Amino acid sequence: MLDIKFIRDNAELVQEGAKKKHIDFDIKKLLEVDDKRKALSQQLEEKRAKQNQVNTEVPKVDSDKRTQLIKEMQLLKEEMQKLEEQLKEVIIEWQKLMVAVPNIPDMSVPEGEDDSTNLEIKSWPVSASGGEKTKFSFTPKNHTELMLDLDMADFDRGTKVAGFRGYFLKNDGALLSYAIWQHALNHFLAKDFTPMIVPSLIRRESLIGSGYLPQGEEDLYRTQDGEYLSGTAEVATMAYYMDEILDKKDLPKKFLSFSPCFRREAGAHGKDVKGLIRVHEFYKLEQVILCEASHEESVKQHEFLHRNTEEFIESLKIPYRTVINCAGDLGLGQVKKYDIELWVPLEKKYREIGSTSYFHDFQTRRLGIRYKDEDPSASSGQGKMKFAHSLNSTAIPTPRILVSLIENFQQIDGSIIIPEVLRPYIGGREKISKN
RNA sequence: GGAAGUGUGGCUGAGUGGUCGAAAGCGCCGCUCUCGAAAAGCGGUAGCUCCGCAAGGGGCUCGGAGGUUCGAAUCCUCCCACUUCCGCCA
Repeated sequence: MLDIKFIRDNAELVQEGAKKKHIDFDIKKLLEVDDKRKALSQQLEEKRAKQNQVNTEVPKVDSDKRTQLIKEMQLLKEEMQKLEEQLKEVIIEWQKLMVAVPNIPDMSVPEGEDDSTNLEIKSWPVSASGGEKTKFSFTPKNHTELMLDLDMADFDRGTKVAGFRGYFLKNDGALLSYAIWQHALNHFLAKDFTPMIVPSLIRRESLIGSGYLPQGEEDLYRTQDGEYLSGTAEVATMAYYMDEILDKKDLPKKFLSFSPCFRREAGAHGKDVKGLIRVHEFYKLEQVILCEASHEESVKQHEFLHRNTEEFIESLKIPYRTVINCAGDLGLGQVKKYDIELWVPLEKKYREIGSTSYFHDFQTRRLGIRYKDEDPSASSGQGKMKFAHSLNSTAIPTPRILVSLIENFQQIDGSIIIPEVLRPYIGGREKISKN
């Protein structure tokens, strides 16, 4: 959510931002509704002032006078009730529009409609012709085939038990996942993150707060009690401080949150139906930061978060590239987003495994996460309340990361070389093979 | 699932129809005292919002949403969360 005052003062900018994101939003409509809202509430406030004034007199005057005043107030009350009804309707419309106002993309975000125009800014490892990719002297297999051959996963029984897109990880498939989590914990916690295991079964409010609802209803599973299954630990982690006032000296707060994640993948029915790329249920370590309300700080933390993820992938030695997402590929609240994409040898292209975005105060305004800022110009020591800034970044999604790992490190005999950094967590073994 | 209770400012906690945006304490900020600190004393200290250049003034907020009333933190209804007891399950 943006500040209505900011929207009023920068209507054109907000409208252009929506256009750049290819989001259909009519700012004029919002301003009209806001004019109505302001006019009605002013009228109402005048009447309330009158009422309050009389209210203090009532107990002080004699009974004749009191009867007369009460009669007057009865009339005033009727007028107020009419105004209140009108105002209520306007506010409902106003709120509906307000939560739909997209945040403004950063200047550095390229134009474009969808992920096809995302802009590559880096590829790794570096070679003369750009990013170096994995080379094979044989025809590589896909991860599904490799995992089945090595008894690392079971998709048939996955769908039998769990339905479409269901899967089991077993043997080295399971162990490799644990190893990745362990390595990831060590990697990220070295940078002063607070480790968290957060709820996936969460209330609607939390999802509205992070900006996933109301517009993303069809992507989420909902229980018969009205809770939702979260698609990312970001939501619970962000909502952790909902309606709280933080101490400025504790900022930035950095969290590494783990949770199961659930996605309906509505509208993705034909896509990636085999294997572990697109599943309904997975696990993810997520980085979340709450920081001071300054653009510079957001940018700094954004680079920091993304670089963390890059370093993690580099430690696994999987070829990747980083892209800046174009405006059309940004979510409602995102100001700027980097995707990290890993090399998929069979498809001969990079595929996204995670992203890092910042939001300014879009999320924290909805969630009510504030801190008291010191005002250097005031000697009184009184600070202003500010909404914190928020950022988040995929640290590591499992099992999706297994796909790249297995396909890139497969050998001609169907075995898989285990990245060195993972070996301590998987019995010191160098490879996964049939025997 | 059943029963009872609780939800008030940064925190603890008083307040059961008008004088309550709210006692008191803690914390925090400023000042006095001190070489300095502690202690003590004095003063200040909620947020949001509207009008205004400002000074200042108005409105809203006591878990949330409704209702009763001229008037609600206080009474009523529903919801949410927490606590305790019972039951059930791990």
